Amino acid sequence: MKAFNILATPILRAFPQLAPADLTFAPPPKLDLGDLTLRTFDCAKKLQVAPVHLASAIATDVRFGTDVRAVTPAGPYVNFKLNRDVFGKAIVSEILGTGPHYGSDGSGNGKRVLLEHTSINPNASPHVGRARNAMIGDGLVRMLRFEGYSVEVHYYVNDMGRQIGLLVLACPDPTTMTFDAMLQTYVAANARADADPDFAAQGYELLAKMEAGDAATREKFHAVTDLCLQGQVAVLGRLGVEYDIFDRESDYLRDPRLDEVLDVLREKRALFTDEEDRLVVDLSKIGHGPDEGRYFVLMRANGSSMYGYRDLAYTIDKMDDGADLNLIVLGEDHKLYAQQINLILQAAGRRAPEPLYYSYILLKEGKMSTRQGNVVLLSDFLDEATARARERVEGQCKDLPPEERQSIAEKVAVAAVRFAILRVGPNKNVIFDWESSLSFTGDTGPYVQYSCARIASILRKSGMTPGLPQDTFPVETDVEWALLLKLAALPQTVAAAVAGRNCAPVAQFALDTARLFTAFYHECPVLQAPTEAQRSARLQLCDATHWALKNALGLLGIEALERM
RNA sequence: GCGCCUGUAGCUCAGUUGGAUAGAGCAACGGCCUUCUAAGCCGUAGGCCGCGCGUUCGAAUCGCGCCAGGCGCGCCA
Repeated sequence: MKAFNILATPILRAFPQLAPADLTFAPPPKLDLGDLTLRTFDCAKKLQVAPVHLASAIATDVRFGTDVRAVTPAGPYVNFKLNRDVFGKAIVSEILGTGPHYGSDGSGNGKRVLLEHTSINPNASPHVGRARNAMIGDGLVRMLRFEGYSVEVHYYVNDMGRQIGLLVLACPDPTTMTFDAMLQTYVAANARADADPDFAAQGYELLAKMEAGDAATREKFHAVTDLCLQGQVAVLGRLGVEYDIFDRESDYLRDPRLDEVLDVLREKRALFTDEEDRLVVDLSKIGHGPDEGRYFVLMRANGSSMYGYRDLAYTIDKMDDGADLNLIVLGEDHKLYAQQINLILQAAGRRAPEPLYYSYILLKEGKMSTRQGNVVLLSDFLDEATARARERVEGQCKDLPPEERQSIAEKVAVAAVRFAILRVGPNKNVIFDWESSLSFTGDTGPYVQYSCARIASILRKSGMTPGLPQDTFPVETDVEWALLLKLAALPQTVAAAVAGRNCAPVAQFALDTARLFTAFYHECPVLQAPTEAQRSARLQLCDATHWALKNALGLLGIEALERM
């Protein structure tokens, strides 16, 4: 935030060894200590002096301009009393000047990213647990694009394998199937395979025929998996999740680049055919320590390939794309698997994508399992959430046409799910609970949207023409100042979120900002402000808050609403 | 058994990467709509930061050891 250069510049002049990034300004714990705090720990480490000494040195030796009213050392901290009007105007000017880009540091300019996420089996309607992958991946895509990266989103279509074989077997005529009926078919097929070995064996046969390239079988596989994929993408689309490229697993059955990797494994005596005629990698020969997960099976005895075999070819293909960043979002159950893939590729001098893991969404009864049919479907959840939101919208937006009310309700529902998921750290288990997931009050996406709607309402009624602050910018109250400081923190929040590959800080920012705005809203009249200068400054502050919230919500895939 | 992740208010989660008196929401209790949207606000109450030992000026945060939960560990993907 350039506004703080008024403080940073004289400090950097006095201590030339320091870089701008070393100076971390933060709100003080209480505003009566000062308007802004500098924490000297990082600087002190770099200068090899005690933080307490550095703090007092800054306070006594550095000469700041007249807009810095007081500089008080407090142990390792330096507290500044500022001309809030000047700093406030600088903060708001920067936000309104950058508008839709406010918060971005452009660090991704000119860089390419290949990101794979979701990639669920094309077998049935997705449940909310699977959707966590899509929401995390999509949030990351939005953050990276916001920072200037050119991102290509890939979806790996697992159109092969045992589960799909069984599903195809259970769908005699795919053209008469509906996507909604697929879940029951899938559950039934799995149950039958567990009980009936002949049926399971037929599944493997079908799979072998598919892999051998039998045209009719291939067509049938594609008919079933296309139907599923379209249904899944439609449901995920309701969340606002989109993909650039769909890669079919069945296109990666043969690849000379994989053969080269296998040659290297053979040279290292890490590849062998076991006593039951399977093709297996012994990872202990290429650096895998523990006994667990030592063996990695590539081929079944009948010569059909395992998932890992095809995925190796796919991973090689993705990495050869040469993107600056190659990311993949995976469930925590894939941790060992991803390490194994990484080891194999490393042994051949290749690299694997950077994995981002997330933990499962659990039901009170335990893990969700599509196979067993104990799931909360994403579409059911969105339907229910939309219905609840519509009740509120019907009551509050009577003047709007029905289509618009429906559209608002859908956006509130999306905000509720996406916010609830993205606000918690990815490696935490989440216990799904209908009641709390459908709540629109408190720390929720709809609460943030509501603050946006209130701002939009004020701006509508003001008749203000958007523009930068021209003359005086009075900041009269502590709430206004606290809100300004929070708004100023968006760029560093986004940068930290991107570096940590985690949307949660952005969600927290949106919540903090919405709460601070609401405090301001209750305490400070805008349209009826005491003076014209205050009315103008507060309107600009509303506008700036609006941009910060819109941008933060946008990174989470949530739309800020004008009315709700 | 081994490996990775998690443990913070009754419940769900934050906690600026080791820094000032650990913060929100839900649930509970008491207030606030003639006033820019009450999906809101104010107040009260609620804490052995899983347990123990260490590292240091200083630990919810780092290390070791336990305890509890999640995930994984050869022909699923």
